[in-house]
Amino acid sequence: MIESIGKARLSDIVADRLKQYIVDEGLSPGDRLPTEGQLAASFGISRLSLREATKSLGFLGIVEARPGRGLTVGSIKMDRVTRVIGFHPDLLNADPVSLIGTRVVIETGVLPHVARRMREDPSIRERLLSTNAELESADNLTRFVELDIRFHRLLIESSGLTPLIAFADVLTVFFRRFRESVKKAEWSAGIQAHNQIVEALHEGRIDAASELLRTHIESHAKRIPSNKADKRET
Amino acid sequence: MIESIGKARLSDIVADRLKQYIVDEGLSPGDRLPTEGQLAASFGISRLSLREATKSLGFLGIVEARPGRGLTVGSIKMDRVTRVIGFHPDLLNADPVSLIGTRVVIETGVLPHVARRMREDPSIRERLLSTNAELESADNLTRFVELDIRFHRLLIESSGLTPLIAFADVLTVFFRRFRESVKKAEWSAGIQAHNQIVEALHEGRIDAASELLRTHIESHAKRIPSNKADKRET
DNA sequence: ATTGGCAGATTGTCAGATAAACTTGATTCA
DNA sequence: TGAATCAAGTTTATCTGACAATCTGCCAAT
Repeated sequence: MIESIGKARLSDIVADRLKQYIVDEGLSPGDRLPTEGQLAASFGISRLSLREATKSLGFLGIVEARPGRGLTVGSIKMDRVTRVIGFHPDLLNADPVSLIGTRVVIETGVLPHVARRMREDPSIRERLLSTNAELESADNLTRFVELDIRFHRLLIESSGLTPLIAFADVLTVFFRRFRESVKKAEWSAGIQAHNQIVEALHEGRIDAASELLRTHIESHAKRIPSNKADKRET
Repeated sequence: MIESIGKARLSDIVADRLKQYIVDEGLSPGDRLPTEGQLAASFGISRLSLREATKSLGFLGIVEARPGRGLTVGSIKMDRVTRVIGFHPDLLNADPVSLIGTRVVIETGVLPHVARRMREDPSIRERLLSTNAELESADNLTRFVELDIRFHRLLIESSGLTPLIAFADVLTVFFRRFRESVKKAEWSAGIQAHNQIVEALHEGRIDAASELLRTHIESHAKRIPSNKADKRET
C-alpha cells in the first residue's frame, strides 16, 4: 500500500505503454518497433527516459535493442525469467539445508527421465563419463568446481526437462561456496560417486542412482559450520 | 543463441552485479543500498547507465528507489512478472511436456518432506484442506485458478524447501494457460485429487501420494491440442 | 513535546555529445 | 553478371553536465 501512494515513474508508465503497443499491434518476436528517437518524440520525453523503459522490458527479453538496427520485439525464454528469480526472497533467504534439499529434489527427480533417454541415446552416458574423466585430471579447485557444475548440469540437461536446467543454474550461484569448500582429499570420493551414479542409471537401477546422488549432494552438509544437518527419514 | 553473440550491455552486467551484492551482503527487503552516485563510482560508469540497471530491477520490484532517501532492496513481485510477460506469444509456445514434467519432479519431490513436517505440525494438513474447501466453493474460473495455485504453492511451502517456492512461482507464470483451460466439469476431479493427496500424506503413504499427484498434474496433458503426451515408463 | 522551516542529500529527468554497431547503396573486381 | 568491398547514414550505447522534485535531519519557535 505504501507503493500505491508513490508517484508513477515515467519509465514504468512508458514500459506499460510499450507493452500495450506490442499487444495492440499484434506484434510477434522479431517484429520492428519504432526507434528510440521516434518513441521518445511520441511520448514527449527524453530519449534517456525512454531507454529506462526499454531497458526494463529488455531485462525480461520482451524488447531487444541492437545498434544500427533498432528495437524489436523479443522472445521470452524460461532461463531469462529464471535469472530474475535469483532475487526471490525465498532464494535469497534460503538456508544451506534448503539448498541441499532442493538440489536433491531436482537432481534425483530427473533420474527416471535420464535413464529412459540414456537407453535411447547412448551418447548421454559417454558425455557424462567424459566429463567425469576430465574431473579426474582437474588440478586446481576452480577447475574442479567448474567441471563438477558441468557434470551435474549435464545430468539435468539429459532429462530433457529444460526448465530444471535454468533452475539448477540459479542454484549454482547460491551453492558455489559449498562447492568451493570441498577439500582436495574429497575430490576422488565425489568423482567415484559420479561414476557410480552413471553406471546405476545405465543399468536401470534408478533407486540406487537416486540414493547415491542424494548421498553425494548431502555430503556438503558435513561441511556446514554450526549447522545441524536435517536427517532424512524414510 | 543470437543472444550470446551480442555484447553484454553495461546495464545487464550491473544488474547481475547488484544481485550478487545483495546476496553477498545478505540483504533483505528494506535494507539500504549504496546511492546511485556511489554505485556508479564503484562500477566506474555514468550514473545514467547505472540507472538503466536499477530501473530494470525496479520494474520488477527487486530494487526500490525514493528521491531523497536512495535505493533499498525490494522483493520481486511475481504478479508483476506475470502481468508483464503474460501477453507474450512465447508463453503459448512453452513446451507443455517440459512444464508438466518439471512440475511433477518438483511437487512429487517435496512430498517426503511435507509428510514428515505434517507429522510435526498438524496445521499443515489443516491449511491444505482449508484451501481445498475454498476450492469447492469457487464459482468462477479466475477464483478456481487462484486457489489451485495457492494449494500447490502451499504444498511446496510445507516442505520447507524455500528455493522450490521461487521456482514454482516461475512455473506458475508459464503454466497459467493450462490451468485456465480446465473445464468446470473437471474441477471436482481436481479437488478430489487434492483431498486424496493430503490424506495419503497424512497416512504416510508417500508413494501413493506421489502417484496421485503425478496423475493430477499430468491430467493437463489431455487438454493440450496437437501434443503427444510423453508416456512415463516405470 | 510538537510543528514548521531550511539546508543538504538523493533520485528523476533533461539537453547535448561522441563511440560503436548495423544497414543500405554504390563501386569495383573476377 | 554476381560477389565482395567500402562509404555514408542510421540507430543504439554511454557519457558529461545540469536542473527539478522529494526526502531526511537539524534547529528554532510555540
